Amino acid sequence: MTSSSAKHDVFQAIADPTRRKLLKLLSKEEMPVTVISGHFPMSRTAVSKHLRVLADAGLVKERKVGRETRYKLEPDPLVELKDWLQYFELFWENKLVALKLLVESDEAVAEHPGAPFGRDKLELKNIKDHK
Amino acid sequence: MTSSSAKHDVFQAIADPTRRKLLKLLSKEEMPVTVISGHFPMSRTAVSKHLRVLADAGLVKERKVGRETRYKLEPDPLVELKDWLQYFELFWENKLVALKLLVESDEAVAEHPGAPFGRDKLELKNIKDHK
DNA sequence: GTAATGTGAAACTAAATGGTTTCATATTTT
DNA sequence: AAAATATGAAACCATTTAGTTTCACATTAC
Repeated sequence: MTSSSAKHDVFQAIADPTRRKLLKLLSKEEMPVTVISGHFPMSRTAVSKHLRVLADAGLVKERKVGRETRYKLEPDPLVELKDWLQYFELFWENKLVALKLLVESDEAVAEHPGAPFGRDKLELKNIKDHK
Repeated sequence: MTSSSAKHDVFQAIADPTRRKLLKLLSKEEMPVTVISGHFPMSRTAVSKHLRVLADAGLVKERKVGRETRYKLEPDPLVELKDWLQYFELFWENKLVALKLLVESDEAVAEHPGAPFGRDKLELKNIKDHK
């Protein structure tokens, strides 16, 4: 029931740099197409098509206001990406754990916060410093 | 310097479902191409090309062993994805914060019970600001 | 009412993508 | 040495993608 059965999925939607820029832009505020396309070196129509792809993936919401259509970010579908990533977090954390085991005592490992995200480098540095 | 100057970037690499499946598969163990391609309904050559894209993005590492080339996951470049996502986490967390403010007191929120990601400090700061 | 504005749809194009089959090459195996 | 195996490179093809220009249609402004 995690939706995302549309014609475009999130992974595909964010594959394009222009679309990623669009998402950032629309995260700040709702904007009509003409204003949006002012931020890009391509035609308004091209931007419009990118917006359509994003809308298909559920990543933007459109609202008609008079003769203009305003778009804004809808971040929810990014959860799918997050979940996907989470699986791999496991792996790069295991690498870290292995490294820690090489460098530190059990104590250090016991301190492993179990926090899936966060800055790995910092975490590692913390451990080292902790010695 | 943080890599990702190759011909294929991470976002593009993970856009394809086959490649995502490849990453999962290669996360478990190192495998030679023929074995890998046994898991997919396409030709060995096609799989090989997907592997090339992944390698370009730095997401798999290849190692020659005798006449075979073994591939395995290299999760590091996914950090770029994680960082990109993190920006948007902010937004869906703010939505949560707004909801919390409707339902809960500041004290309760300070416990940040089910914070989706690790960015608790920011979240708390936002809440404080809102107070 | 007429002109101007904001937008999407359509038709088109060039390039990228995902796949195929065939071929060459290096390494084992016998 | 010859046969078998593992693989990548090349050439090719169909489809998708990212962009264009042109057109039609609402809505607002004059």
